[in-house]
Amino acid sequence: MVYRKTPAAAVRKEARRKLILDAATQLFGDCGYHAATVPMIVAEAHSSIGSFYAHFRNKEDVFAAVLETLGEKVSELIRQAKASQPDPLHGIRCAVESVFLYLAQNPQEARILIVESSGLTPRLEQVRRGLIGQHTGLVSQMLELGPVSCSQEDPATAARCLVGSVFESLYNWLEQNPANRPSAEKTARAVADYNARAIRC
Amino acid sequence: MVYRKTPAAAVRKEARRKLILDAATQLFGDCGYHAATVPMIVAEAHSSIGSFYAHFRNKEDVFAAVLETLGEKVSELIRQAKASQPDPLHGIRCAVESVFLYLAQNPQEARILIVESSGLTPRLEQVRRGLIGQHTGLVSQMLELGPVSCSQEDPATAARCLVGSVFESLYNWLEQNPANRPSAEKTARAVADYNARAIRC
Amino acid sequence: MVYRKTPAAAVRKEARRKLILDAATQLFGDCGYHAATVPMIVAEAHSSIGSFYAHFRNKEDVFAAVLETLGEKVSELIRQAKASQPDPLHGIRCAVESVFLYLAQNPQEARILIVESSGLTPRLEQVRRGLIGQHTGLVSQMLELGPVSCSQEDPATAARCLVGSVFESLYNWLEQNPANRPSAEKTARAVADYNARAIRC
Amino acid sequence: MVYRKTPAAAVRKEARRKLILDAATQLFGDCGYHAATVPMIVAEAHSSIGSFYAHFRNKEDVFAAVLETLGEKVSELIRQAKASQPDPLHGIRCAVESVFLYLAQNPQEARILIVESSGLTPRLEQVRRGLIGQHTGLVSQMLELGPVSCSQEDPATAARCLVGSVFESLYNWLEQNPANRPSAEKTARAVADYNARAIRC
DNA sequence: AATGAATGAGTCTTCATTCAT
DNA sequence: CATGAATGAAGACTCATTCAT
Repeated sequence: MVYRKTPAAAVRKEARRKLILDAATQLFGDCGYHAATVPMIVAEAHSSIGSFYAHFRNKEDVFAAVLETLGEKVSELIRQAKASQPDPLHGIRCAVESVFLYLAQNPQEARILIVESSGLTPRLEQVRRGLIGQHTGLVSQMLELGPVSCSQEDPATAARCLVGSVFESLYNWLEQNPANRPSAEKTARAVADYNARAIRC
Repeated sequence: MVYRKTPAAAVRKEARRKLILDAATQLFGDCGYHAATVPMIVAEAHSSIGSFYAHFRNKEDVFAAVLETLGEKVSELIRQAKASQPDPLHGIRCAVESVFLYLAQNPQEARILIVESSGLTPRLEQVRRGLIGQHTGLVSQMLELGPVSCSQEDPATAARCLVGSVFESLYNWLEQNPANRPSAEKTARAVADYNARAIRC
Repeated sequence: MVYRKTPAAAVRKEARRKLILDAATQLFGDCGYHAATVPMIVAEAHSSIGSFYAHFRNKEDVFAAVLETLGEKVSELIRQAKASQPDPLHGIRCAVESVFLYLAQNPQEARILIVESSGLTPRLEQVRRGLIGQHTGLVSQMLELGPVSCSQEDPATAARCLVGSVFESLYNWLEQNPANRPSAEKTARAVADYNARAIRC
Repeated sequence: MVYRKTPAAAVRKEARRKLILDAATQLFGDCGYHAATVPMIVAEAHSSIGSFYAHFRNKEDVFAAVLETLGEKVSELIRQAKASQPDPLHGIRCAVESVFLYLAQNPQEARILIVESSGLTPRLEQVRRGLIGQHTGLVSQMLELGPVSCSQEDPATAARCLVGSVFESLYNWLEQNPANRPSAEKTARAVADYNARAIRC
């Protein structure tokens, strides 16, 4: 007598997993990888340590999952920008601004992606590398597909510079006192301008 | 009843401090802040735990000292570039290349500055902020002093973008397999080109 | 999604806590606060370091718990003596003797209360103060409720003297060679006599 | 060629020893045995670690020396009281009051004698035992030499009770807020009264 | 499937003591 | 004889992970 897992159970399981993942995202963003403990995460998720280890192999594993989710969101933003703009130069501007604005509005996710994902275990370094690699890859594609005037000798390095400039300026923006920093939009535009000048012929 | 401290002893003490600092730099660069333990550092320095705590209040303290030393080295490189080139645009190119090349040749220091110094304690975050702030400040100065054609609407953001582009491309270069990555010089020049285009009007 | 905590688990948890508390009492009594280490205590309790810190915030915390338990036991003896004797003078004699005899039979607890609880951290000093204060308070009450012939000008100081005399004579008795010291009963009576003379009239 | 140590050198050496001893008394009184570190003591004494170990075998050794000095002071006060009063009952009252007042005015020494000297190493426990034994011995002598009306069945226990009552009431007095505690004289008299009633037939 | 009590390896840090200068 | 840099043993405490219920 083999019972098929009821779909309802699978849904519940997935829901619980998402609960933990969201709590982990929040805590990793607020406290960082080391300071966010498993008990803290499961308390935040109104779950239990046992559940945690039923859904994830270990702490490294959740962080990887969180990171991949974030990376995919950013990749999606870049893809949307690319699709919405026929002109690659505009596509890049649009990508820079939309990623900047999204992360500026989700500072915990920004911190995870920019600040907390470095200097961890080799496996997590690997995950981060893959992520950023995907982003730079997408940017590279836009650079290569651009008109002659935009084509770069070294699109990989250019894409890397672009990503670095977004991350560092975003990090700096997040660190500033919200009361008297420039608006996210203004800063996003300045960053987009900077990179547009760099990639225009 | 009161004896004068022998100068020789003070010299030896300072030498010992430097020994520990160097060992810490190496280990923080290789393993990161958390994985580098105090016993590992003192073993590497051929010193002892007691000595360690005679010279530094705690582990956070050595990391801060290491970080400040590195930050100062980089600041110095930027200042030299600035002084050696009458034209600010050339000064910036020169700064980008010399910092890139220096860190490319000292990968442990590079990792500490770029990868390992984020996401740590508030105090260390503060130290890092100060450091990078100094670098961007120096770059900002060059941008502001430049000819009209180079002047930026938002030099602070531009400087931040520049620093971010150097760090990210350097990080990427360091991660690549030494056997088949482009030469540091070539990549440094590409990064300098990218930023030169961005800041030239 | 929310499961009820099984009562059985709570019972086991409490039992484990008591195990650790008893082991701590024994070791603090034998070795003193500083010499009794956490590993020693958990070994004695057949438990683990992790369990220790699940039940108590830190070493200071167990000592406070031990101290409070002891203080309550002694308070209870005094209350019983008070309740069993209509005449306050007899109540005090009875209290002195029963406390003396109880502690003479539980030398580890006696050492903790008399010897080891002083000169520790501010918090523990506070706990001890509260404890002894409760004992002297109970004695004070008896003194104040006594017949005119017993009433003291300064019952608080009298109570303090009484407690001090019990502790010091008990400490001395415990230090003596068990082979040739007077019986606990005889000494307890002598101490009761001493204090009865002091508070009578 | 054997040189005799110059007397002047011996005097200087003794002076240095006393400097350290005084600093140790102060720090042990303020911080307790464990919290007062050797570096703290020598800093307070304007001396050096090396000197410390030239004069004392170890930390335990200084504490023993401090303790013996204090014990001797108290013994001397008791002897003086005894000598100044022909009537043993008056002698005891006088001893109680003068010891109480002396220690009330030297709270650091009081803390060392009453609070900090318990629960330490076996050797120091031994030293403390000897000290208090001397005090109770002197009191015992007075009790035994007293008129028939004062003679006790058990002078040793009576002496122990007396010493305990002085220490505990003193400890309590020291703990009280100086702003609104009774005067030392008043409390000393109350303690003397208490014990006088106890030893008068 | 969920729970959370139990585990203990691994870190940082303190401080008495030694000894070369 | 004074000095204080150097030593390292020893202890408190954290937290990821396991597993019995």
